[in-house]
Amino acid sequence: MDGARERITTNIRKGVLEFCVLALLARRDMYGLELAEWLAVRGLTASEGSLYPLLARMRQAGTVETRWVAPEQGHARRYYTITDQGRAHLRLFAGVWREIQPHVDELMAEET
Amino acid sequence: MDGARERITTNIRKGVLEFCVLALLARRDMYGLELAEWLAVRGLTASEGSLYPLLARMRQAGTVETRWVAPEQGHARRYYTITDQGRAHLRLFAGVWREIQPHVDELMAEET
DNA sequence: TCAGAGGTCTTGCATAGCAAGGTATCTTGC
DNA sequence: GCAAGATACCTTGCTATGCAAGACCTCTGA
Repeated sequence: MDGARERITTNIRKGVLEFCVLALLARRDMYGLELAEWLAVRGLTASEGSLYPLLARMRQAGTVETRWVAPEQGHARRYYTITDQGRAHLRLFAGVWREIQPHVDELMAEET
Repeated sequence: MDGARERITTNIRKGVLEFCVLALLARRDMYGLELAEWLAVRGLTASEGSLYPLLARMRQAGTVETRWVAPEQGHARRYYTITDQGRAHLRLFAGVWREIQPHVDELMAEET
């Protein structure tokens, strides 16, 4: 009974996290911790422990590319850019989401 | 590149399947294959291979109860009933969904 | 010099969907 | 009667992936 809410949240995130990252990168390039903060604020991820392995998988899959940027002050950052393949993947994702989400919403509508 | 759509679908389902089953049982009692068909038609599950283990887990967790029903004609069926605990779990689920879903929809809205 | 913040990444674990296959019973057609 | 197929239940083994915890490195400021 303890961590029921956490378990639920974790499982929902499992389905949407990669999509959210791609959608964010479609807006503009971002670096790791920047993504992590944006997502954490909205309850879409819990820690960097999920994000960095995901980003590594995406790089390997070719949906994102990266470059190192050393600012005048502060730490060097690895910036992520979405690729054409990433955009195609995002469209695929959006299609599936549009198929499933209405059914879930309909079932949930009966909940107070 | 091949099964990308399947992978996406699978991961989304992972988050919502249990919730959908609970919501269906909140409407009325159903038996295994009946649930499986309802869900498969709407793309919410792929086969009984996900449903039966899930139902067993739910029974063990106390969110559903079951009884055997032998109809005049045809096969004996195990009917599932949602419990008070299951209803509480469903409300929890609906709460998390309402937190996360708008953020995903917002990100997806920018997709054509 | 040393603490802390800002960065990146790894290890090990637990969860859960799925394909494939297994079993048993009921009905239908010959 | 008996074989075939539909109906119904469930299990095994694989794989993917979020997460907690922790490691490491650099920069800044007291």
